[in-house]
Amino acid sequence: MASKRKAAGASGRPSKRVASGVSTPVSIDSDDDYDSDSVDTDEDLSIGPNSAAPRKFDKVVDKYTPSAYVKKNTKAVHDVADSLFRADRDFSDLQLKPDHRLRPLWLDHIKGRVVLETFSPSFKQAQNFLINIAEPQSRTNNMHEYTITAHSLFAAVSVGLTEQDIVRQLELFSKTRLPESIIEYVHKVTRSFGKVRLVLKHNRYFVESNDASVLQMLLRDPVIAGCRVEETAELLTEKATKMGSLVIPGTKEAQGNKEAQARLEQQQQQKRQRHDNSDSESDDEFGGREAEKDMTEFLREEDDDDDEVDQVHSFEIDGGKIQTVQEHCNVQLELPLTEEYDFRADEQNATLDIDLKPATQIRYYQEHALSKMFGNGRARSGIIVLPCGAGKTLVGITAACTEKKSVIVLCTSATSAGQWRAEFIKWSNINPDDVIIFTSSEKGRVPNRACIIVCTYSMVTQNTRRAYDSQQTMDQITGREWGLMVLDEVHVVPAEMFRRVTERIKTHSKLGLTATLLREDDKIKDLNFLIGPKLYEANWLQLSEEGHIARVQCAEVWCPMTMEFHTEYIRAGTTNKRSLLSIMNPRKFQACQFLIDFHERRGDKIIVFSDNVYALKQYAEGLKKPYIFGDTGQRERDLVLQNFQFNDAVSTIFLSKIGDTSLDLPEATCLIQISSHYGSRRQEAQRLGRILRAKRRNDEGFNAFFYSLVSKDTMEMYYSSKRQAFLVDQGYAFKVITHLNGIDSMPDLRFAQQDERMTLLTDVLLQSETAGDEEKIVDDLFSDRATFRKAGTGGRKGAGVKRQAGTLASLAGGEDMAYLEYQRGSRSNKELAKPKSAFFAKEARDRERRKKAQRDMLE
DNA sequence: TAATGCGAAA
DNA sequence: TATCTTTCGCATTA
Repeated sequence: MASKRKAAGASGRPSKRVASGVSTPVSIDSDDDYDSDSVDTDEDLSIGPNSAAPRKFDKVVDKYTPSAYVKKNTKAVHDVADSLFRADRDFSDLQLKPDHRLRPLWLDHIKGRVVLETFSPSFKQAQNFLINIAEPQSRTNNMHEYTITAHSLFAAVSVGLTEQDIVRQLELFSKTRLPESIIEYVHKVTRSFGKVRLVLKHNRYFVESNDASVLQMLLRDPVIAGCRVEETAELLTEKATKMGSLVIPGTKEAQGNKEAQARLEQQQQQKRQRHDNSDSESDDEFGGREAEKDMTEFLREEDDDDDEVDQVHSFEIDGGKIQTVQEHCNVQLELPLTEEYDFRADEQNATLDIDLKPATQIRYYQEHALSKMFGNGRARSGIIVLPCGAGKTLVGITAACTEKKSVIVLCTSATSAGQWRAEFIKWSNINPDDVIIFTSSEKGRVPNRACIIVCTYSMVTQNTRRAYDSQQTMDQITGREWGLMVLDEVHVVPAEMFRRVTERIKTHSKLGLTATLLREDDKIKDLNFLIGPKLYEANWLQLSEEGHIARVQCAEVWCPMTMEFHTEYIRAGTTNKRSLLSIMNPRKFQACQFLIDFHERRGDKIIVFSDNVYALKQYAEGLKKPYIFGDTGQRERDLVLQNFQFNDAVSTIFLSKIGDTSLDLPEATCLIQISSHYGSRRQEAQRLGRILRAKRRNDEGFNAFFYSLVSKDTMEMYYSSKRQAFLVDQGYAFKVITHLNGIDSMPDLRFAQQDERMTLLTDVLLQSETAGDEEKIVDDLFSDRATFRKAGTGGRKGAGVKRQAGTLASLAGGEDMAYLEYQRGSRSNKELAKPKSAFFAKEARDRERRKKAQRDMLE
């Protein structure tokens, strides 16, 4: 009975997206009528790699784990093509269900791979389900590919899906009968989850379980044993802290702690109010409260099942080695440690006086995300993914208001730290004195009472010697227990340095927030053990259809290379030179000019991004627009941004990658990208995020625009497609524009004449030459001064040197290639002949000129 | 308090 | 198929 209800609740929740969004309702017959004998499973469905797979931990998790096996043996055993073909053959061997056309999934039992047809009538439902239980691998136009892994199932279970839910829905969507091997795998994996917990108690970490045998087994593993704090050979055994006595929403069961109960009821009351407020217009069937109740019941039953004995067993592990233990459990043993914080029962740590302001309403998806975190009345660690502008900060703040314990917030920049503090004060009734910023420029003192600390990752992870006062503060931070750690931009955490936060700061729960759970290395999966499973991921397209973020038209503009540029591109030896040539392609410049003109007429606010600083300056100065890059002083930055925001005459600004993260940008409605960082999907998404906040987003027919300018027949084409992958996954469609109508008749079109283009080309060629020689020139010129940073590590002076290079180009006259070649050889001597003071004078003049030009534009 | 050096990230 | 430059924050120095 109960199980039926919980199944319905749990499986129903994801489909709310469908109900309120974009779907075409489709009905598929229930799978029950499939005869389990209709396919001969014995031979076809046996798991190939499994027999050879190393069995380290058979009793806890029987290794199906094709992924683990393949990972270890890929080089030796498989080649990709081979395995693809094998997979294909396997599909064809399986017998299709009669109505397979209605069902969108192909299941590959060899690798736990799932292929989803996007054109299927039940695509949406299937996708919403798959996102919960599997990791997206690739999502192209017609096919999406997912992998079912131990992590992904862990996340699914964490979020409240049961084994039955998973199997039932897989069967429902599958074109073929569900392979036994997959059923078996889901069974084994889900059954072992939640048995072992990582618990922080009185500043010490324990691995805890109700089942002593599981712990004994863990301790037989040398890695785990090595991380143990040896006090006794025995396990510690104590009375279970009454799990049942945790106050559970909607029950009268709370015993023992009246204060906790009172707190709880108050909390529930607020939750309900918020819930009613935010969800009142939509039907409530799948709402957070229902879901929460279901999950709570589900978890309680689980506990009841397991808790025959009311004893828990544990062993202590070295606090510095929790990462090792977690990683090992996750990756090698595939037995992720559960991290849940029973904050209501925690009387050790002081309560923080914080609540959302009464008028504050959170949006339904924020509620959803949080209900996954607090679903069972405890705080489970994990990651919430929301697009930029969708209110990540408020999610973090609401989490803090729910737990009401000391909070530590980590962010990437000092600016963002300030914003977090401001938001806390804006949305909650927290005493501003209790929100302390800890960055290098602002070192608040940590009080002994419960409080909120906002700091930067680098402040906490710093390894070199610290200033005296920051050491003081750090000691206070590491010396105490925190209730909640909020990790903003959590995708940075796997970085070598930043991942240390998880072992340095002792916290009972962790909430990771990000818009783009992406890295170009393969470390993103480390977040599974560093933080926890992905609890919730919003669908960008759905949020924009609902008006929470702006609708965006994306386009890739293909700009043919001019003949001369292409010739040089082919000739160029270094990738550096090549990329500069593609960026500076005159046709691209023209496209940029045209688009800016077009959108300025429409009244758009335009941001142009260029990763390459030389190109940034050339474009911006050529088009007489203000620009900001790393060297730009704070004053000038503010001036430009202010004007962009309030001055109608300034509709376009140019930004280097400074605009990706570290600038608090006013809203824009159009975005043009002329150069970017290789195939970084994160950067692409982050940039797109810059136009999602647009206030006009709810205007009838409003669209924001996102253009990527790409030079044809260059590497840019390749990178561009890579970069778009994430957004395509989110459902964005990139239009390809090969010709901009009216561009040829545009007045004042730059580089329309051959000689202009040649001048540009010589400039570019010289620039790309000097960029590489920079170090040499600098050393030659100023070997007695240590003021210049070495080239290659970049630096604030570096750009100054490049500006010098630009001057050289004009010296060269630029019309004659042969002259250029000659010039290159003799340049250093020529420069050396110049007195240094002249160089600096020139530098200063140059800077003045630039500043003045900017100011003029901003008038 | 502004400039500089350094290490790290993407 | 790996790439490399730009940027940041923190600490120190004058």
